[in-house]
Amino acid sequence: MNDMKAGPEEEWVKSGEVRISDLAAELGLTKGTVSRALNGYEDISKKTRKRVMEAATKRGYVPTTQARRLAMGLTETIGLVLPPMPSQPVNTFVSEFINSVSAALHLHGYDLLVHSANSEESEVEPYRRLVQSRKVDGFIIFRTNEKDPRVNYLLNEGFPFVTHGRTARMAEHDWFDIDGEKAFRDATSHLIKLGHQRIGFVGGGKEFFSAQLRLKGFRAMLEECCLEKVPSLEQPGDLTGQGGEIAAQNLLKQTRPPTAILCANDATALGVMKAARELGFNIPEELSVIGYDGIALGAYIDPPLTTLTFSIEESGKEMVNLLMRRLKNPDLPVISKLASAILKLRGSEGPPSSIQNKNLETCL
Amino acid sequence: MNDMKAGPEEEWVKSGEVRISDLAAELGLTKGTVSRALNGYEDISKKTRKRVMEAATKRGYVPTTQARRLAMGLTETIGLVLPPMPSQPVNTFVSEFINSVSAALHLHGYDLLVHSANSEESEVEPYRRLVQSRKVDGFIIFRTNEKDPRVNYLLNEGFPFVTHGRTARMAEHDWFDIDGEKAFRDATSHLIKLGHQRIGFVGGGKEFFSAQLRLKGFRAMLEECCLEKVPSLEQPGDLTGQGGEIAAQNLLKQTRPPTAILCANDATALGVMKAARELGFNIPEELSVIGYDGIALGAYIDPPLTTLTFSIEESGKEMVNLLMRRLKNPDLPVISKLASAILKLRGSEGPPSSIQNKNLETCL
DNA sequence: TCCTTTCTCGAAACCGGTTTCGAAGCTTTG
DNA sequence: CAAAGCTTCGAAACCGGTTTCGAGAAAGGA
Repeated sequence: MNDMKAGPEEEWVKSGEVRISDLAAELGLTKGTVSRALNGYEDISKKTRKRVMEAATKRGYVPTTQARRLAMGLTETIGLVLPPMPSQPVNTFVSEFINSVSAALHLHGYDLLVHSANSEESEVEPYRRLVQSRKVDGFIIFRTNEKDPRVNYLLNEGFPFVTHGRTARMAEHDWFDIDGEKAFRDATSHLIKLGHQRIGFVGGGKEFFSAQLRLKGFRAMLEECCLEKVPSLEQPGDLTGQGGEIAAQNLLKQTRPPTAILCANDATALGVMKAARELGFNIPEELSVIGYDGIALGAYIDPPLTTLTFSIEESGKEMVNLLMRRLKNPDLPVISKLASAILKLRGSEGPPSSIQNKNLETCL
Repeated sequence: MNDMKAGPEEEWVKSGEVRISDLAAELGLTKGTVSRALNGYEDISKKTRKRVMEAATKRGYVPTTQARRLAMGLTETIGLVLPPMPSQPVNTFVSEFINSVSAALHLHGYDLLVHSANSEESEVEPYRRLVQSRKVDGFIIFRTNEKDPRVNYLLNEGFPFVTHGRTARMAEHDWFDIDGEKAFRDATSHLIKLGHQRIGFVGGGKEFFSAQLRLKGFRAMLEECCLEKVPSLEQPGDLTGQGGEIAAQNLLKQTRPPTAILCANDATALGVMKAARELGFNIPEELSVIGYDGIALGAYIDPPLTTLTFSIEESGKEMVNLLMRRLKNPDLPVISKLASAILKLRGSEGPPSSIQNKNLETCL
C-alpha cells in the first residue's frame, strides 16, 4: 500500500480520478460489463472478471458512491438529529452514542448523517427536510418524549426509525431502551437495605417517558417495602445540574429532609450534591446520592458518584441492528429490546446516620 | 403548513413521491424547463415560472438530493472522523463541537457525515475511504498531532480540510486554534500574582501540538517572572483523568511539592484533584488547581474548577467558514484564525498557605 | 412587409453508475 | 450437420436531476 511509488513511467493518478467508463475503455469492454464483473454477476467469464478486477485494483478504481446510490435507489445513510442542547453539563452520552452508532452502521455499509436541530423551528422540521430531500433511509432517535412529535411524524410517513427510549406509541415502532424502572427499583432497594426510610427522588421532565418509568420503579419498591409514599419527597427536575440544585434545596430544607436522594441522571445528581454541600450536608454520612447514566467523570468527584450505568456501545449496536432489520423488510412486526442498567457503587451512598428501623423488619 | 388536509378530492401524496418528470408531464413542459424555472434561470418567462413554482409547492416537490448532487458533481457533505475514544471522562467537547459544526454547515447547505475511527486500522484509513468513494467534499479535523498522518495524507491528495489545532505543516493548510500559549501565560501569571512560586504543570501527550504550546506558555511566564524552571515540576499527562492522578502523585509526593498545578485540560485537572484529596491536600488552601476546556460540569464539583474556557460554538462556526472559503476557491492562500481562551475563576485556586515572596518583587 | 433581435422553451447530452434484454459465438445434442 | 442450449458480452434504458445548444415564435427596427 505504498501510495507514493515513484516508478519510472508509472503514471500517478490521484485517487478517485478513474471512472468506470475509463476502466471499460481501457479494457475494451462496456461499462455494463465492467459493473457486472465487479459486482459478482454470474454471466461474466472467469477470465474477463479477473482482467477487470486486476485493472480496477491497479488503477485504484472505487465507484462513486453518489452515482451508485442513485442508480440503486437508496441512500445507505441514516440520520441522527441532535436535540437542541442548552449547554447541558453532561453530554458525554451523546458523543459516545454517536460513536457507537456510527461504528455499527459502518459494518452494514451505511453512513451517519448528523444534523443539528435549530431551536427556533419545530422539532420535526429537520426530520421533514431529511425525508423530503431523500437524504436518509432511516433515523436513529434518542431522548424520546412520551408524546413525541418526531415519532408521530415518521409513523405517519411510514418512514423507518428506531428510538432509544419508549413512547406512548411504542407498540407501533421498534425501540431500544434501558429498563429504568428496574434500575430504580434496584437502587431504591439498595438504599432501603442500607436503612434509609426517607428517600427523595428528583425526576426528569415529565415529557420524558424514561423519567416517568424511573419514578414508577422508585414508587414500586417503596410500596413493596411498606414505606409510605411522601409526595413532598418527589421533586421534578429537568435532567440538568441546575434543576438538581433547585430540587435538592426543596428537599433538604424540609423539616424532615430525606436521608437519601435518587436522581434521574448524573447531571442532576451533581447539582444535588452541590446544593447539599452548600446546605452543610455531608455525603454520604448525612445524605446518600445516587445518579443515573454512569458518566466516567462521576468517578473523579468527591465522593465518587454511585450511579446506574449501562453500555452505550451496546445501545448503539442494538439500535442499528433493529434499524437494519426494518430497512431490509419494512413489513416485519415491530420488535423491541430492553437492556438493564447496573448499580455501580462508588461511594456517594451509605447507611443513614441514625438508623431507625421502624417498620422495615415487619414488612420484609 | 397543515400536512393533514382532508380536502374532498384532494389526493394525498406521501412527501417525496413526486419527481421532476412528473411535474414536467403535469405541466406539459420538459424536465429541463422545470429545472431551470425552479433554479432561477433567466430564460424562463414569468408566467411559466409562476406556473412551475405553484405546481411544485402544491405537489410538494423537493428535488432528490442524490440526483442533484450527482449532476452537479459535488457532494455538499463534510466529513468528520471521530478519533478512537478510550472512554475519556470528558467528551462533552465532542458533542458540542459536532453540534456547532453541523449547524454552521447547514447554513451553507452542507451535510455533516460523522464517521468513527476503528482503532485497529490506520488513522488515515477512514479518510482514504471517504475520499476515494467521493462521499465528502472536505474534512473537519480536530485534536491534531504535531506530525499528523491525516494532514499529511490530505495535503498529499490536495483534498480540502480545516483543522482545529495547529500542526507541523500549519503553513500549508487552513487551521483554527485556541491560543493555548497565551492562555497558559495568563493562568500562570494569575497564580504568580496570587503568590505561588512553585507551580506544577501536567501536560497532554507530546504528540499533541496544543499541549506543547500550553507548556511553552507556562514556561515563558515563569521566565518572565524570574521564577526558575524546575524540571520535576513538569509532568507528562495524557489528557485523561487517570493520567492526571498519576502526574499529581508524582508532583505531590516530592519533598517540596508545588502549591499550584496547571493542567492541560479539565479531565486531567479532575484526576489531579482526586489524587490531591487522597493525599490529604486541601484545595484551594494547600493546592491550587487550574484546568483547561471549560466543561460546564466543572462548576458542580467541590471546589468548582477554575479553568480556561473558550467558545466551542465559535470554533465550529469559524472552522466551517474557513472550509467553505477553501471549497469555493481551492487556490486561495492558506489562512488561519487564532481565538483566545479566557480564565474562568470558579474557586479551585487561591493564594498559597505560606506566601514567601522571595524574589518576586525584584523581578516585577 | 421583411429581416434581425430577443424571449422562451424543447431536445439531448451528461453526471456515473446498475440492470435488463437480446444477440452473438461456442458447445452440445439428435 | 443442423437445431438447440449455454456462455458471455454489448446495447440501451434507467435512476433523477442539471446544463448546453439551438430552434421557433414573438417583438422590434428598417
